[in-house]
Amino acid sequence: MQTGLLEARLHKAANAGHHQPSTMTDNKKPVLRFAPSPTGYLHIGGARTALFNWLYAKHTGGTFSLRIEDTDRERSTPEAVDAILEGMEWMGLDWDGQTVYQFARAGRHRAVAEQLLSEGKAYKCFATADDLTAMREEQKAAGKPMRYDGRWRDRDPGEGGDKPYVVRLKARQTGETVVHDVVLGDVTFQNDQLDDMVLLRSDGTPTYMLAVVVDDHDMGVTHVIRGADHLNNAARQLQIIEQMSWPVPVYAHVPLIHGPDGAKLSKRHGALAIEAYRDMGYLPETMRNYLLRLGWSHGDDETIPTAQAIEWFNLESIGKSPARMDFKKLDNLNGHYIRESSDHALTAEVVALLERQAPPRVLSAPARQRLTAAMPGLKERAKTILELAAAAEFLFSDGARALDAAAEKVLTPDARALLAQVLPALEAAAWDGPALEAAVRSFADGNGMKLGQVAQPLRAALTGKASSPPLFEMMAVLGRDESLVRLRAYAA
RNA sequence: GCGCCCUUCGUCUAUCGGUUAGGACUCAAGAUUUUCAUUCUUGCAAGAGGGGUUCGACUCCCCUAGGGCGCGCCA
Repeated sequence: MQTGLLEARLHKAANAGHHQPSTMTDNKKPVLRFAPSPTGYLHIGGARTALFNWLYAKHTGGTFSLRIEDTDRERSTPEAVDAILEGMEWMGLDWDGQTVYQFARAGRHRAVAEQLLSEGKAYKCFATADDLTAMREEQKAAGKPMRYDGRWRDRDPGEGGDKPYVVRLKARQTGETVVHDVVLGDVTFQNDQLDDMVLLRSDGTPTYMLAVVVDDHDMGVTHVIRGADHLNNAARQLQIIEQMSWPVPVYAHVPLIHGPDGAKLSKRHGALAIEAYRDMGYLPETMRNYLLRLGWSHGDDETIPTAQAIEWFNLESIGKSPARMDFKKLDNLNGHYIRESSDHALTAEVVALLERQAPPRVLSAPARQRLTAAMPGLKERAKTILELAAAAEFLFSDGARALDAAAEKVLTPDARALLAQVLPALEAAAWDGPALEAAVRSFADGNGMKLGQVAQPLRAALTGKASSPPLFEMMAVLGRDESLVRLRAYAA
């Protein structure tokens, strides 16, 4: 069942002749991680990457940990860390062990860099930022590839004196580096295109490139599932791994998610942060299912609850091409999961959503009771929790309703007169759905009218809208007194 | 500019050389219905273009085009 590991074994065998370090041993449980940098919020792409890692860990019985890549001290913020943590929790993606903060491990990263330096596998580069900018501009102007030219690679570090320096990896300049990717297949990079990357900055802090490799190794990470934007980095990271003679993890680079227009997912689509989806009223279960299917498939199956996803998930079925967001499909799926949810769970969702709004809105106990009681009818009609809350508005307060445009159209003078005529029948009826319906039906029959002709005015007066959950159920939910107050308000 | 990746209905995808190219969403029509919705039925709609390989290509190879990613003392 652990086909991902089988892949790794195959790659290892196919690679026996190369100078590729050994792959992770395959008799261990897989170790997965999600490693976001806290420079922004958890966006939809990151959420999907986290989901895939989580699912694979659950599927294989492996472990899944969260590592915050906060080595960029300038841009990392505690707010972003919180947003990521909250996003993960909301998505229902729990992780094993303590959250790892990468910056706390800087000493270890530095030690690895020092080791590389002492073994002659890395060197000091005294070029200044200005030197490098000038270099790149020249390269660009000359139409040459923009890469560090290795100007300090073979120089005597003594020439730098006591000037600040960075430590760069002495990368192999000939041959090729092959990334064996479970999703994309073997991707070959010519080494002369990979420059000597910076390992340690001039202030002595480690770069991301060094830190990931060291942390993944120290954490025993066996499978690296991440966005395809890291594919190029994999080749560079492989070079560090190789110099350290560490085992190579199985790589799975997942294609990125694009916006509905095919371009990069941007804030303009209003849908970058995962919490935006929460606030738009999408359920976590919906997001897990939607994000899973966006780039991963299992035959013709579309509706895949998380438990099923855990059973089925594999790396091989991840698609190779970038996918676009489709909000219509998201809505459809959300409608499905709303209908599947219990009345109490949905009530809690609505309550939470309203309380998160600005200004927060707190529902009274009676309002909540009505909401739960009306939920069977309400949930059939909503695509999002936001819609559900709006449709339930008429339950939240007492008294005559203000009419919306459509309801106003329904309540013509004739309709109002009709209302006055039905009232006695209603007042005489037992106050439950079936009895009320029977009363109105016989009234309609007796007057040669269709049920709908009588029901619409009643609905408009009762809810203030021209459409609502089943009328008689709503009358039962509101109760006799409250219902009659609303109906009398428009009876003429 | 250089490197790498991607390309089946509008969108997400199935297909692992031989299918009337299937499913889902959207959209349209119909049925059910007290409104709206749900549900059900039916329909519209695809292999980027050009070369090969092969008895036979959506499927394998090459080229072109389009899109994306990367090229920091960011991650």
